[in-house]
Amino acid sequence: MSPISPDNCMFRRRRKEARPAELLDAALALFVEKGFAATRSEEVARAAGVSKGTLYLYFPSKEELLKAVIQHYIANEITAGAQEAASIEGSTAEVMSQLLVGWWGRMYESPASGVFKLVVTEVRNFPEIAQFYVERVIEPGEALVGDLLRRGIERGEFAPVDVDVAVHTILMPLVLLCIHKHTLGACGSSKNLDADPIGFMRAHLELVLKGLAVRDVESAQLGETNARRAA
Amino acid sequence: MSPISPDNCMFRRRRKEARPAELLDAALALFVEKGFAATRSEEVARAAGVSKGTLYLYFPSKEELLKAVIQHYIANEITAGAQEAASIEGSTAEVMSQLLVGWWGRMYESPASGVFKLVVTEVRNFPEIAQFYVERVIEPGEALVGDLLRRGIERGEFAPVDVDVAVHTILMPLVLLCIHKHTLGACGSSKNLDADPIGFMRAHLELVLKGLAVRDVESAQLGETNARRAA
Amino acid sequence: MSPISPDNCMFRRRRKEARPAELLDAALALFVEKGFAATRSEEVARAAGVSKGTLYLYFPSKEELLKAVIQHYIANEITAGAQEAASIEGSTAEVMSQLLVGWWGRMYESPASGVFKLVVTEVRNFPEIAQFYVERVIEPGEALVGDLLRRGIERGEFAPVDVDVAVHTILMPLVLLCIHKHTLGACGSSKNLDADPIGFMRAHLELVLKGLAVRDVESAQLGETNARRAA
Amino acid sequence: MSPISPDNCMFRRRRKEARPAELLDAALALFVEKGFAATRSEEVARAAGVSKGTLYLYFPSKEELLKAVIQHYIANEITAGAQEAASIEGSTAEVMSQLLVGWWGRMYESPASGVFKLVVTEVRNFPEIAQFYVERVIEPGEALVGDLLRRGIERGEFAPVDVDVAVHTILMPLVLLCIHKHTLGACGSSKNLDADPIGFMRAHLELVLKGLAVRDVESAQLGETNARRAA
DNA sequence: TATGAATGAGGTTTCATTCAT
DNA sequence: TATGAATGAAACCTCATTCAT
Repeated sequence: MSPISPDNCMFRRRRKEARPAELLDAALALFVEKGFAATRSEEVARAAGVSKGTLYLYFPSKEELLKAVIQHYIANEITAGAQEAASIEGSTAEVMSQLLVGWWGRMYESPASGVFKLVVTEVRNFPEIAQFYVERVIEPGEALVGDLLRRGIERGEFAPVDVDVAVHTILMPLVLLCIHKHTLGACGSSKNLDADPIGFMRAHLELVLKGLAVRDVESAQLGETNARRAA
Repeated sequence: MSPISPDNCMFRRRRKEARPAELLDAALALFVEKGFAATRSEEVARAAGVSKGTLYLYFPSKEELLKAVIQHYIANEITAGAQEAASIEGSTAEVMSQLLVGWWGRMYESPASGVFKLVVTEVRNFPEIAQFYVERVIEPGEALVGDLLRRGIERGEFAPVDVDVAVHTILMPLVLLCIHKHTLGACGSSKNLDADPIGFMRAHLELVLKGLAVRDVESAQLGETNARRAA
Repeated sequence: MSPISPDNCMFRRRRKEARPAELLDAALALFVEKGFAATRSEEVARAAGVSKGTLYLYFPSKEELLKAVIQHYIANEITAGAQEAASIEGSTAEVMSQLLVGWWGRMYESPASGVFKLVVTEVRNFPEIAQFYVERVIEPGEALVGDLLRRGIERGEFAPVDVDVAVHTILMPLVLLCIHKHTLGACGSSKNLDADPIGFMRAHLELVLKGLAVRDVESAQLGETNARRAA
Repeated sequence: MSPISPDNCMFRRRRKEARPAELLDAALALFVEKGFAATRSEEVARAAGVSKGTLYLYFPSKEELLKAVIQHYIANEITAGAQEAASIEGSTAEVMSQLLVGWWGRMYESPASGVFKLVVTEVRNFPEIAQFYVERVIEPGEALVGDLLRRGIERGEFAPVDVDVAVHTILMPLVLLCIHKHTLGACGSSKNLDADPIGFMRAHLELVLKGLAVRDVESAQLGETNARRAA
């Protein structure tokens, strides 16, 4: 009835290309908010501005939509940023701080942070998620921080601690912060955590780095010893 | 006139009294494994060795069963142990270590540890859970560790760090360890975390306590300064 | 544990014999109030002061209980009174009035009046009820009033109307009055009907009898004619 | 671009628009036949030629379906016809006769007559029904007949009877006739009532109107007296 | 007899998915 | 492509009935 102008065509094509992303955005938000099982697929469609049937033109089932959501946000928002962060200059402690506060802070603020809750919630019902999450998030994340720690120890900047333990001491609070944001934090139980998450990250890292720091005079000797051990 | 022997009476009564606990055990296991929505109420009943209808003699709805599960395990297994742990002797670091490694370690091993996953998974759908969890777990837990930290700082054992941050740096990995056990840990992705959780707790605490420790000579002065500040 | 005194024995025996009647009372009240399907058999038992199981010692099923209720009240309260009323003296109009206002009025006030609603409600689900109701209520009731009408017509007291129609014109409002009492009348919609049902019965009969009455002078002739016709 | 022909569109739309009425028809028939509680919602759907789920696209619950049935048939079949009947010419007795025999007779023949049984059966479980029934059926019905009676009395056509009583004497048999049709009448107990309901209505009205008629000579005087009283 | 814990068939309602338009 | 009406499997919950005590 309305004459199809080129503009409309382009608009429609652009919409059409944007559809999957809009559906993924809607799905992430709803799956994180209500859980996968409690979210009706029609809700996802409506939130993305399309009808029930259209959802199934892009994703063959609700389950596949869930997997696509997790893979999409892990690939695009969560791990993608880490690479760029790997080329930071400065002392190991400074690099660590910039890496985590910068990269993780951006992720915390984005809806992608909900993926951590989503994985916790759904991984036992869809174990394929586990593999992807481990390969794409856990292993690279631990490698990134672990390598930095090992570098610091080699250079005598850090004491020769158990790297695996330190990696977890550093990262677990950051992961739980993301989970908290989408669970208790979304229930009105406002703690200082929600008020200043970046401040918490910085202070948390500072505390752990202090535990990692070598003591005054020992520094020089330790550096050598550590480097020798590592070899 | 009535041939009811005491044994029979007791048998029946004992079953009736044991039922709620049996149902709660079954429900905890299944809700943690599959999530609340994906667990059929008949599954819970069968796992407890009774029929569908019997479940509803003890709990008025699946939703009330969920709340009862969370309240039961928080009241009985999670917070209950903390009191006994509060009377440990020794240096603040030793008390902290015994408290967390002992109490939390036992809880980690018990099925009750699944409650942490359950709260993460369901709190947004049942916000009443949030209040109970905050009142019974978060606030007492943070108070317990926070008081110990303040005591250590006052006595000059610890450096004058931000107590709120330190509390989270200490506890969050322990909480996430419990969540991990029932998510990725239950999907066959066996990492060293699952292999020796108590070992991890000990090493994690050691690392953080090192960050908290005052340096050699400063010790005496700092102790005084901290005590003065606290006053 | 308590020594069984003769009194207790008698008390118990008396209770035992009263049980069926108590159960029928409770069942009538609840079936009329909520309908057969919507009344739980446990409710009936509790209202009669016994437990669920005991009900089944006296009635083999809920359905048999319904039939017993209808048969019991029809036999005892509804049709029983009609016989005694059949020996009233006076003009046919006076007999009719005493019969209906007296007998029906007592029935209206008793819980047995609920049976009319019960029959309306349940007869299509349990067609055996129909047979009993027709045999024990409709046919005797119509015969009673019909015979009176025929007697009045023979004697020249009433005009030679269609007896079947007049029977219904007389009785139907009385039946519907009983039904009304247990339907709209029990919903707070208080009309003058509920306020003075006996008054309504009396006025209603008066109106119909006026329609039946022969006009002044015609009276004598008509009496003869009618008697001849009837023969 | 879209090959949707108007016919197809219309077919779909026509089905969708017809569905509620088809479901209401089916629901009325089944609720009247078996009672609300004893009718499974799937039976209603099947009787309307759709599946269980489709019923819930049009009515949010079985209870709402019941209310919709009652409101629909009261609004459309029962009270609607009364207006047209209100413009009949002739003596008050003739108007009354045409009104009731015509309008009520049509209603008696239609399935809508089942609503009277339905209201009796369900009003105590769903008291909202009472209000609607009183407002839409009882009050207008009584007003209609009551006004006619008052007109007849004023004009000296009728004796100055108690109008409320006469209204009930006239209407109650008609209501009970409808109820009878769907209760005993549907159980094979065929009485002359079912054989010729219109004939019964006519004869019943004739009898009551005879009771209302003023006697020969009194007529003129009474007319004046009544008119004066009414003023 | 009397009890009430236990059962499981059966009913209501939801929702992922399909398909005619 | 896009829609949304329709489906029916599956989940929650109820309650008549049984039976061990």
